[in-house]
Amino acid sequence: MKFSELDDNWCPVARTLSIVGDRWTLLIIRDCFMGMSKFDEFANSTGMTRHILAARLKKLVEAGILERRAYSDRPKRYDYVLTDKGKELGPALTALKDWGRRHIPVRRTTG
Amino acid sequence: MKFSELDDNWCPVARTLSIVGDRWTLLIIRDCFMGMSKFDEFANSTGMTRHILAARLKKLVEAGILERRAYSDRPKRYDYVLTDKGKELGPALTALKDWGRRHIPVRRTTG
DNA sequence: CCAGTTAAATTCCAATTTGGAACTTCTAGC
DNA sequence: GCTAGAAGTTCCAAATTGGAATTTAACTGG
Repeated sequence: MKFSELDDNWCPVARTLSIVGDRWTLLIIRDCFMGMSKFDEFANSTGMTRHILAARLKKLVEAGILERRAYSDRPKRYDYVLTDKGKELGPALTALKDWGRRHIPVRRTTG
Repeated sequence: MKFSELDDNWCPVARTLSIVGDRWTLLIIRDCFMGMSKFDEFANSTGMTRHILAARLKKLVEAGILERRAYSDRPKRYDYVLTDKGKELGPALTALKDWGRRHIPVRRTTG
């Protein structure tokens, strides 16, 4: 069975992961919570390739988690902001953050 | 940058995802919370291949989230149970579950 | 002893996804 | 015209995943 087929699974955890459970996706959402909204901000912050970033943003917009917003006509420029649905992922991110803080100490200072 | 290099990221969300952010991993942990512990139970419940399941279980044991336990000598049989560290992922799973219940209705009855 | 069964994996190979780097488009400013 | 900034897109190699069959070890019934 493919991971992508979990979207109508009986289990709500599985359904959630079918949308936000791809590599990097939750880190984009974390960045949004930290106030970022631009393509290059996400790319630099996470370290993921622009390639994959574009695909993830598209999926998140389709899922109604992010909204693609023109912040400039001429030159046409778009950024991404959390919808209400997206903001409700806050508790999940907080739980993941708390667990990481408690159970995975940093091994070296990244700077 | 590779996803696996997030293990010593400054961000605790990233560090957490470097361990439990692979496809299927959180569904194995969900199954553990539901009382499952056997290899075939996980395989049948999630629908993932045995191949990947074996790799995930190994990583979770190395991370100290699951404990591999001999539940029978002769025939040697092992199962997997949550450690205290693993049990503390409960709040994260609950948050993901709540979000899924609220925001992703099931489209058809899976049975 | 021998065939069949159960459970936990492992192996092989094809298909899909990811990673890295360069390229495109549009516009502004010099 | 030339350069720079921002949001992607394209190409290709490398890594991961998916599916099915095989392995190992012991136990069960004949």
